[in-house]
Amino acid sequence: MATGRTHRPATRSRGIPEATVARLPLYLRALTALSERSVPTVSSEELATAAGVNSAKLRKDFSYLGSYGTRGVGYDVEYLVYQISRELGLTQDWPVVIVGIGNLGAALANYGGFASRGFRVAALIDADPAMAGKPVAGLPVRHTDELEAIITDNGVSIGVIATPAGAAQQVCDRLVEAGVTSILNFAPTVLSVPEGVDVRKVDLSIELQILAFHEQRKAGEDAAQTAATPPRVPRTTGGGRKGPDGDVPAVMPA
Amino acid sequence: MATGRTHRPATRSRGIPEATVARLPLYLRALTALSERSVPTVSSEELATAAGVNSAKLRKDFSYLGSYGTRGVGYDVEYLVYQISRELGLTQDWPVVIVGIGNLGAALANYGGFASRGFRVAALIDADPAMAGKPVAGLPVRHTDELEAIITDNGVSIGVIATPAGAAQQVCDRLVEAGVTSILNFAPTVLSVPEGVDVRKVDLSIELQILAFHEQRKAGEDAAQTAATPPRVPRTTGGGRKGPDGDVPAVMPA
DNA sequence: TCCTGTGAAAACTTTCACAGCT
DNA sequence: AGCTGTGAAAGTTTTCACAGGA
Repeated sequence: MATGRTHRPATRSRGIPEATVARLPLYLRALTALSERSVPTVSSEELATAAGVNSAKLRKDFSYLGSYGTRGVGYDVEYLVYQISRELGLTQDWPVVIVGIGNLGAALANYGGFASRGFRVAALIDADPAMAGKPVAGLPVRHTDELEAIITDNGVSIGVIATPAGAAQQVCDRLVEAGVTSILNFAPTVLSVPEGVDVRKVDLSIELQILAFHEQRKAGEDAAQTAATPPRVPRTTGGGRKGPDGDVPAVMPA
Repeated sequence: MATGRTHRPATRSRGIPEATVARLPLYLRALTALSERSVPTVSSEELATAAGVNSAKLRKDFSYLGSYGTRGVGYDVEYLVYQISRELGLTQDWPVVIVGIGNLGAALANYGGFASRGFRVAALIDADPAMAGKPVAGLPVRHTDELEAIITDNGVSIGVIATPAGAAQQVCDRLVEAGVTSILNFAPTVLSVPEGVDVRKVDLSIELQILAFHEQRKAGEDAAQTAATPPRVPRTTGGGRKGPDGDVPAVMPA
């Protein structure tokens, strides 16, 4: 899932598996909570439970980072927090811009989880001139015209796209052109980007569809109309998937 | 990533791999776009490009559903749309409730991608009495007190949690108790649920952290201070990860 | 005694490459 | 001639199970 057009041949930097990288933020969150409760050490079993994984996986994950635990005891919470933060690159400051300040963009701007993890919202950008200057989450919304200047002036390398689907590729192109090399895309579109640019995608409706798939199974556990034989239904059931889709995400720039 | 506490031993229903299920919505989106342009057939190569995967993977994925293509020609767009929709359970109507109507909840309520895919927002629920009755996305917000009644009356089996982290588990418990068996969780917390309930998690800051990891690598490609030797840094670098986290997502119920 | 770190096995996923249908 | 469907190979991720340090 998600690392842009560019296939990343075998970059798996310093050998940390992608699956492990994807779990580090989970561990970090659990550790931060322990740290706040001043818990000094934690076992792989406890931490795994708090993070929602199993302990063997957690230990294997940590083994890619180094030997940071103590046998018979567990892991030093503060030390691990530091190591994981460093590994993820969160010990430095990452200025980000959010483009598309609808409901979703505003939600992101207000999201407390960013600031506390090394991300700083450098600017909020929207195409609607009526939005310009309005404060959202304490920052004045800036107009799209200023996009390039904002990127350059702030040394932004990470951009968040929360525009409608139709605008996403164009915004993406401008971000990349201006120097952004990582993009988090909330618009329901496949973005194409040049080699070297990472894209991750969050799609609100995809997750629901996956749930629906499993939910359907639960329901049809007994009197299943979805029997073994693939129905091979009417070839002309067009009935579906038309209508006013447009696929606009939760943005209301007007 | 993410299917709740319950480990799903080998449920992999009718043998469709989880990785494939996760991509079906992607294909569906690309196919819907083609359908709207009245494109009658599409090759695995074309569709793969539109969906952002490679064609071998796509063909393999489709082979789990059945033989729905025609050699030498490709896939019938309408027919495939129907088959995938049916497989995902989108040919039926799924009433969902959204709990926590802050920015994020409102963004979700306004999200067009739901309605067009068989999901119907049955109700918006918030704990703030001041919100009650206010219309959001054309629906009046209802108070948490009514949660159980709403679930029961509408036969809701899918719930979306967009509350602050602190309220999430409690809301989750009430949803499950009332009969919800699938939960999409936007709160940055690990939810614990009984066997048989599916949880999927979307975490806004985790995706950014993964991007930061890769971004860091790009930067340190040459003059890397992150050399081969694991620094084994000062044991007491506590410096990090404290502060006012709270981990509240983008919700402003007040 | 307890709990980490890790080889080795098992499970899953992706990719290759080509037989076979239209 | 073109494109699907799929075995088999390659790669990745998870899980097991236990040696070995504190």
